[in-house]
Amino acid sequence: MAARREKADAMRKQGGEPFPHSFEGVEAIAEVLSAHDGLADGEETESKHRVAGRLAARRGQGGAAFLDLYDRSGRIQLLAQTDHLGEEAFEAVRDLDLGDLIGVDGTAIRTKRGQLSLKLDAVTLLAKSLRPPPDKHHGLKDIETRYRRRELDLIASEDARDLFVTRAKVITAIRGFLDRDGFIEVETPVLQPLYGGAAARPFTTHHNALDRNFFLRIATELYLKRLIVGGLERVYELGKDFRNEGISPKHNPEFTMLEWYEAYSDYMVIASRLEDLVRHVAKEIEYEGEIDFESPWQRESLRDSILSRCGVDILAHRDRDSLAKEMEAKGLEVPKTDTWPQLVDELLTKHVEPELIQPTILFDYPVELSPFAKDHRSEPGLVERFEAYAAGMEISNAFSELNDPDEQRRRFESQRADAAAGDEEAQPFDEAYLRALEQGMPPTGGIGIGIDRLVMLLTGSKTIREVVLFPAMRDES
RNA sequence: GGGCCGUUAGCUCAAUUGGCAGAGCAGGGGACUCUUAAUCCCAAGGUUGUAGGUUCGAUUCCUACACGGCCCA
Repeated sequence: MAARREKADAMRKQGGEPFPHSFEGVEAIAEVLSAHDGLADGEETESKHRVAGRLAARRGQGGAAFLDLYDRSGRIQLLAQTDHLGEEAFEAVRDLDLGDLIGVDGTAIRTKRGQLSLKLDAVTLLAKSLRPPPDKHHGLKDIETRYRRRELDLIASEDARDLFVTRAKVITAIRGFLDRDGFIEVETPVLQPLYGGAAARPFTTHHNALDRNFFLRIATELYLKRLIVGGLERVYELGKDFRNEGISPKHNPEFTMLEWYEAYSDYMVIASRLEDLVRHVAKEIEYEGEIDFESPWQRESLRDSILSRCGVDILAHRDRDSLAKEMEAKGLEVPKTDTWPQLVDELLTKHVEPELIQPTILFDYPVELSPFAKDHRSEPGLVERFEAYAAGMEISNAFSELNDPDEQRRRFESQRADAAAGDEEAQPFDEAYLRALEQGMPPTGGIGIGIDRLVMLLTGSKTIREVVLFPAMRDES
């Protein structure tokens, strides 16, 4: 590092600038490569190109040196010859360090060994790299460093760069799909006077001028449905939610969520659109993994999904003790939990979710688990809700939205009782939301999709930290 | 929260039973005008995560802590 600093200082003393302002007229390296695809070995052209990027490798230092330069699009070999460049410029090339950002002007040739290269006419240092790059062929393997210093990971790993490009394509494809279907993208408050729309503990923060606390949103659901009341009919929001909970391979405290709501539809319409959306996205990113998004997704009721795997009929045992007894009878471990929904969640999470590798929609949930879903049109005690799973992971949660304000009020009251009994994830009572429902909300279907998990699924990533650029970490020691 | 594993040079990794802490790459000096994990020669690079303990002697054994990973709750 000291040597690199000295080179930068020496350059300044000689009137040079190790950090110039710009370098205009750059071509993507991939374009240069494809423009000379057919060039024969040993053949030279008159074709001039200007490219810029980071220096990755260097070979030879006599009268000729080969350098590898890469940008976002690709990697190209540079040939520096003292005869052609002149002594001074060649010395400048010798002074470059791996990791330096440079701009070059060169002439396209193919070497005798068949490598398309730019024969250098001029080289400009665009930014001196004062710190050494990771190992040029082992890359950066330390997981902790890859997450804490993602820029190093991106410098060292084309796979890492590709993954985040894919993530961007996923998001672009989602927007394209929903926009074409007549949805409008909206932005609702991140700072909310009252949080809601999911079972989670919030972050709190303080607004000085108003002298009051705000919550960082845990979901966009309730505001988006107020827009449905307002007549926007088809809305979506793609943005960050925040949940003040543990960190795990599937959980980051801030994460990206897509929610959409459409008037005059229900959860089955939503299920079809979800399949179409994911199929569209997989196609756009040219997905070639193990998951089959093309065929119709498997569909099972929640009750059947548990019954077939555990032999326990949750609907035949609608209270905590009865279900616990039945689980025991089937030889299943019964956690020390207080409520029936927690036992159902245990069965689902432990015994069903890990089995759902190919995309599967589980539908018709107990009302106790779903304070914003509409009662089932034919099954008492159930609501019209589904969750979509793939690769053993929940990726989506949707319902026919509860639009009866009086029923919604009863659900909030029941949540209030749960909260009083110590449930920290119970929904707070939201009078502003009820007032909106009293204005009249059309029958509506809505959904939330975890974008980080969808990207995990589409890129075969095992942890959310692989698909979030800067995952949450403890302070370094 | 519990259990197990890891933490050694800028990066990737070694180090026998507790006995002088090593290599490759990167960086420094030198040779080399078709190399592509370039090659060759020379020199340098370390508070072994932190704090204690045991010992004549600790990267190695013990304890605590920090960070990370995996599993469990």
